[in-house]
Amino acid sequence: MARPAPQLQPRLRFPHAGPDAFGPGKAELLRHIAATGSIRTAAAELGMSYNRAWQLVTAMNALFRQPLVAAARGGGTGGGAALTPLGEEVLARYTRMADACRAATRPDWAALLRLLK
Amino acid sequence: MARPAPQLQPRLRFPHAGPDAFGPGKAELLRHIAATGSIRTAAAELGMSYNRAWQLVTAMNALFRQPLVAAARGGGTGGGAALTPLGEEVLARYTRMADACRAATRPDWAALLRLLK
DNA sequence: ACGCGTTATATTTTGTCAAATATAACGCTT
DNA sequence: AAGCGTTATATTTGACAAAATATAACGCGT
Repeated sequence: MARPAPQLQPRLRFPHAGPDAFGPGKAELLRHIAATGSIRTAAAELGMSYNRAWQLVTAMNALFRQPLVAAARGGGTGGGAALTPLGEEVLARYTRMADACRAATRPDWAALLRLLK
Repeated sequence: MARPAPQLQPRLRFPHAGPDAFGPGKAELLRHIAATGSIRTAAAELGMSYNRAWQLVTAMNALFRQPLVAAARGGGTGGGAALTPLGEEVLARYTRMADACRAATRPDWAALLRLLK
């Protein structure tokens, strides 16, 4: 997995659900699934095991009212996966939130970076 | 530990340093140290062990150019701890960043909440 | 000198989580 | 019906993190 740039990475925390309900890792996975049409290929691109990716997908699907990822097995291509409309919406909103958050905190963030060892 | 309110909790991630360089937990610890003048008392109020609190303080102190917490042992009161000027600054900036981030992401955040199971 | 409450640190134990491994199920193509 | 690449799931193993426990060090009071 490539080193993330040193930037603010907001993580969504919900009252129930674990402390890592949704964050940059899951968002990135969604992006790669949308781009590749395959959980396995997306996982490979991110340098993570298929098992782990599938666990993340399952966790996300269980967290919302409807699944974010629709997967099919078998068929000519062996199967595949794609984002549901809800999945697209969640990803879009999270991406916009992350951008807005970074923009709103830029000055303090830059100041903090200078205080680091 | 008390259940956190369902709100966005930005966490600062730096290139080196672990994935949890600084976040809501450490900020809250700083606040309680500043308020009580004692690592031990602060830890007790947060329902965490002194050991864990001390680990967090050490990690924070090592992350920045100068310590965020200055602690003294012995003396009439047994000892104590307080925030350094740098500690006050870091806490103030983080608090402001968290507020700004929440304000900037409010609409999408509210929309996402409605999509939860 | 002793006690007190705190900070500081090491050691052991426990629990949890990630990784690895293995196998099954699926449905289209040939 | 056999093969393929994918999704789906269980099981085991190992690594790491958290917790618990224990002890030391400190410096000012009494």
